Amino acid sequence: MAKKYEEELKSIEEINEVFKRLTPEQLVYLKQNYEILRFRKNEMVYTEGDTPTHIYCVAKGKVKIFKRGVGNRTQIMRMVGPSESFAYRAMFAEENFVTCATAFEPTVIYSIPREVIRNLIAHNADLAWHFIHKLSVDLGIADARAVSLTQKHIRGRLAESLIFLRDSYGYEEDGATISIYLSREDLASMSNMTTSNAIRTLSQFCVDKILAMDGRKIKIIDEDQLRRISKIG
Amino acid sequence: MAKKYEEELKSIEEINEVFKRLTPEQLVYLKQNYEILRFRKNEMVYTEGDTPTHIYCVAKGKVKIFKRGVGNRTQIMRMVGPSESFAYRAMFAEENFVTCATAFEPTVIYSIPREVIRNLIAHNADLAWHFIHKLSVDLGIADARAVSLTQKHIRGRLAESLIFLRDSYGYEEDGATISIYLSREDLASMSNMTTSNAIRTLSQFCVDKILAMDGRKIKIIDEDQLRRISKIG
DNA sequence: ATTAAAGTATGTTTTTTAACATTATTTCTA
DNA sequence: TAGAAATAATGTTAAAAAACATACTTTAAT
Repeated sequence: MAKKYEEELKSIEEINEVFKRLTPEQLVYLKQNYEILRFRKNEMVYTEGDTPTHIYCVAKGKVKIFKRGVGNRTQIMRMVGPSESFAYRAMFAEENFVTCATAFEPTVIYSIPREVIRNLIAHNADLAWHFIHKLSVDLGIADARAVSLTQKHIRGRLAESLIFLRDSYGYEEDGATISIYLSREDLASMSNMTTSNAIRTLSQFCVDKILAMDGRKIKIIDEDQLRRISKIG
Repeated sequence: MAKKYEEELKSIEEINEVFKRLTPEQLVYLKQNYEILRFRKNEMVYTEGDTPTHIYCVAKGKVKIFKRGVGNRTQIMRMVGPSESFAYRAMFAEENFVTCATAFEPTVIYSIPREVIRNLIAHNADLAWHFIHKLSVDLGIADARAVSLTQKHIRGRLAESLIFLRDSYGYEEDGATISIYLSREDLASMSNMTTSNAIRTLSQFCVDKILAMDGRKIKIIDEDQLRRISKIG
C-alpha cells in the first residue's frame, strides 16, 4: 500500500523544476538525502518556536501556514499547494519559526535537510538565484497584502481572498466553483475579519448575485464585479 | 566642495560589510562600476512603475519607502538609513517597483547597476547567501508587521512604530529623545491610522506620562509602558 | 516682514467593525 | 445512530476608527 503511494508520486525534480538545474552529481546527492513525510488532515507540520531543520516541498495535498497574533487570534499567511515549498524563510533567516503549519488535507511532503540545501546553494548559483527570486516575489506579496488587509474594507478584503483562492486553485469542472473548500473561519482569518463578518459578507455577496454557495462550495457568478470590489477596497 | 564631500564618504565596503567578502578582483570590478548619487530632501529616488536598473546603498541620510494603497492613501513600508540597501526586492523579483522612495533628508547613495550585482552574485556564494538571508529577515518583518497592523488597536500600533523608530535610530544625547523627527502624517502612515488619530493618540500618551513632546521631537518617558502597550496591542 | 502653505490640535458626527447572543445545521465520534 | 462538538446564520449592541469641521501654530517663500 505504502509502495503504491510511492509509485504514484512524482520525482522531486518533477515536482519542483528548479532541481532540474542541478548537476547530475548534485541531483544524486539530493536524492540520497531527502525524506518523504506523510501528514493526516489537520496534523501539525511545525509550530511557532520550533527550530527549522528541513526545507519542505509539497508533493500532494495542501498546507496551511498561519500566525498567532494578539490574543492568539490566528491569521492565515498563505496556503501551500503541490510543487510549492515552505519553511525556507525561517531557515534562511536563521530564526525559529514564527508561524505554524498544518496539513489542510492528507499531504505528502519531500523533506530536505538544512545542510543539504545550504550545500547545494553554495555550489549552484542557479539554485541561489531561484531562492533570491522567490523570496523577493514573496516579499512583494507580503507587502501588498499588508496594505490590502489594513486599507480595504471588509467586502474588499473578502473579495481579494476569494480572487486569490480562485487564482491559486482555479475552478472545478463547472468553471465557476472555487477548487478549495475553506471553512468560514479560515476564510475570515485570511481576510482579517471575524467569522461572523465573513458569513455575513458572503451572504451579502450571494444577495448581490456575485456568488452562489452550497455549503463550503463557493461559485463565482460575477467575477468582474468581484475583482472590482477587491480592487477599489 | 564636491571633492570635500567625496573625501568624507566611507568607501562602499566600509558602508556595507558584505562587500568585504568579495575577492579583490570582484571588489575592483564593483568599484569601477558604481556611481554616487545625491538627493535633496524630499527628492524622489524612484516611483511606482519604474523599472529597477540599480541597487542602492545609503551612504548618508535616510530614505522613505512607501506604497500607495486604496485611494492613494500612502503607507510607509520602511525607513532606510546609512549602510542599508534598498530597491533590491523589485530588482530580484524582476518586477517594476510597487513602492516609491524619496530622500527623507539630504542623502548620498551608492548606485550599483543590476548587471554588476547579478554578476557578483553569480560568482560569489557569500554574496548570494547574504541576500537570501536578508530577504528572509525582511519577509519575517513584513509578515509580523501585517499581523500587528491589522490586529493591534491604535495605541498598540503607534507604540509599535515609536519602539521601532527608537530601535532603528536610537536616542539623542539626552537618552530619551528619538533621533528622527517625523511629521504626524508620516507617523500615521507608518502606523496605519489617520493623521488626526496619530495626533490624538500622541497627546493621550503625553497625558499618560508615557511620552513628552516638543514639536516633532518625541521623548520616551516610560519605555516599559510603551513596550507593554505595543505588545498587548 | 508678510502671506501662504503646511502642519498641528481637538471636538463632533458617522461609518465600520467587533462582540455578543441565539438558533439552526452539519460533522464527527463514541 | 445518538449525542456532542464544531460550524453556520443572523439579529442586536457596543466600541473603534474615520470623516469632517474648525481653529491655531509653525515654517517657508517672496
